[in-house]
Amino acid sequence: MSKIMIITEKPTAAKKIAEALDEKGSPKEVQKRKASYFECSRNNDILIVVYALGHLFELKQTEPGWKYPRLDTEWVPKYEVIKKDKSSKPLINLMNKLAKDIDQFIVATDYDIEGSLIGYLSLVYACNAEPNKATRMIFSTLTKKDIVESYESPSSLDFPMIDAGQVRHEVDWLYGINLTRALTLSVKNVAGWFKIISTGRVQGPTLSFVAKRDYDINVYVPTPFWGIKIIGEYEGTKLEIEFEKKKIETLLDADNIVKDLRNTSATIKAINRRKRTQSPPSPFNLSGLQSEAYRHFGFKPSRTLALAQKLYLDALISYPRTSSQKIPESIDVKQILKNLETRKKYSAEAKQILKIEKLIPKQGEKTDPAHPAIHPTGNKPTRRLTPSENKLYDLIVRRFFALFGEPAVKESIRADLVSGKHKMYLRGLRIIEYGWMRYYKPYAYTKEKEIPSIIEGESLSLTSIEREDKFTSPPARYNPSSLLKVLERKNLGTKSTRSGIVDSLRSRGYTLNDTFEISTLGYATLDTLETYVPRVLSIEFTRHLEEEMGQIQDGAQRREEVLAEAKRDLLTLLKTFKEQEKEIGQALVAGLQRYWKAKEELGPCPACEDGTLIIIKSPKTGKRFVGCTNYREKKCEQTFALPQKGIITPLEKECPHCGHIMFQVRSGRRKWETCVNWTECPGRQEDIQELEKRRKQRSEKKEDKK
DNA sequence: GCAAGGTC
Repeated sequence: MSKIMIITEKPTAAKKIAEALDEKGSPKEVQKRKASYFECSRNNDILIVVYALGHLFELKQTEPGWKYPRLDTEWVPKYEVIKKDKSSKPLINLMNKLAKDIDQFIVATDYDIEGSLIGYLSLVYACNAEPNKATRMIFSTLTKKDIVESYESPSSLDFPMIDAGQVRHEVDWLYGINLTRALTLSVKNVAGWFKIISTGRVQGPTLSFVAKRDYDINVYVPTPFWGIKIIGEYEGTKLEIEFEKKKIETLLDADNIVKDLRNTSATIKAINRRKRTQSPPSPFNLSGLQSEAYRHFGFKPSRTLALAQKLYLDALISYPRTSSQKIPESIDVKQILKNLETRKKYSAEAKQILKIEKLIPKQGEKTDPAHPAIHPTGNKPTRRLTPSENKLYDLIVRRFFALFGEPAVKESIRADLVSGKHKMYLRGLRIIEYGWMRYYKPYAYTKEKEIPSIIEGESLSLTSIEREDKFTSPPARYNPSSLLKVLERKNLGTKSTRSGIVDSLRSRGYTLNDTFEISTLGYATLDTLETYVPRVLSIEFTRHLEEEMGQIQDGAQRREEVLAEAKRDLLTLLKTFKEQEKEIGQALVAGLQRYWKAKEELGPCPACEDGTLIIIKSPKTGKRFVGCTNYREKKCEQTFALPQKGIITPLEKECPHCGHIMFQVRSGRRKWETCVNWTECPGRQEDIQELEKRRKQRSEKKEDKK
């Protein structure tokens, strides 16, 4: 009898592996203070299944000081670097203690670069085990079959993969930490202000994409063009008719067309009908879910990820950080549908789908080595979901339903009309078969457009002809969802990190509001990097790193060589940077000053024409209030009182009650939104009542518990 | 006080 330790990446994986390997299928979960592990028996062996929580170890500089350059690092427990982290210590301590009388170690983390590294570091630094004697379980799904097979035919640790992972961490650390410090300290040394100005392998290109778009919009010159708006009539029904050309280049041409068509009728020359089938959509992977949730609910991708994580922890949906669009056969879709059938909200659709003889879900193209596509588990919620959680859950359930639907069939009709030398079109669209759209209902919509039944040779009168004056428009600004898609397409960041990186542009102050308009600070940072470190702005940096990681995995390069080269390059960069620190600092300070100034403005003054509202600190009383920029010259007397505590950030919206500007107040852990007119606003009375009501409910609940 | 990558 021997004692075997299996190291996994996360608690849910540990549980599944323990259940699959335990002879009775019911492993014992042993609680140890703030951590736990699973114990099972198999073939007279005792299996101890422990879990990490992603990375438990981090890189730390070996030399002290918040300075640059810092080129040497070592692996240390996460809690040594991140003060707030409370979870890594109990897990590392538990592994350390349990490892003392283990005969055999098995790494069973996700089979990818980061997973292999997580396993290796836990093995070496938490368990003090000899990695050459440990083995590796390799599985692609957490099904009993895969787990048992991988347990029975173990491999050795994949050292080239682990090396590649280490290099990824080290290069990102070297560039990210050193350049961020260089930027930040240049400002500190020039102006004495401490404001983190960050960059990195992914942040750099992301900022540069947004800047490129901002630039394209700023230099865009709209050109005029003209359109023709035609309303026709057929047996008393008014019809919108499309002119053959959507864009007419000159005013003269447009006017001539209007003249030609006025008071005429058009003859129907041909009627074209085309049937088109539309297959069901693919199962959700994380980015698909994020993009759909943004479209329908306006949720930022980072919010969708956070909500999905909660649903996953409540066992309502499968693991959300997946890139797979496949529902493998091992998932019992019938059981999931049966469970959903018991829910009033979903029973009708589930019942209908369960009538289908062979339940085969639609599959998408993308795969993931570790997890299937996002799908509901069918479990009933054990608590009341928040409105946002409910929305996201509903979207996931209905998308799952849609996978079993028939293709939708649409028919488009185009009637070709002629009047004199001009051609026009009358278009209609109708849905013949709803198919999967029935199941995905609120989230699948096609505008149907009815047209009367007409036949070739008939004519209809053109009752109104109007010229439309238009301008071409610049490219659209990014939104959180479209920017995330760009990162995905360029293979920058990962499914778990992209949404956070998109948010970081805003939280660092590189962009204003959520419109991805670049701030003066963003421009100054970009300018500096372009001049001194263009490499960190290009996606080539990532491509090069990927290449070298590949070579390490193929055995064509050694980790130490790649690292030495990275350090050498970085050191020359940092040297020139330090020599120019003063100029760099001055440029960044200028951008920062203008950024802060820009931020202080809350919006137009409601009382006068040319003023803007700003936050003013009274020199006499020291109290802050909102006033008009014309207040100081006594041209405008508009003022609003402000709460005296907390950080105030203006919001891009108006109060629904009084129309005044809204802002957010953050005081300690609390934050709330209110309008600038809060002392007078009628809506605030309602808010106060609402707050009172909630407070009462809360205190009642507390009493109930007692 | 910093990166990017896992995870809760």
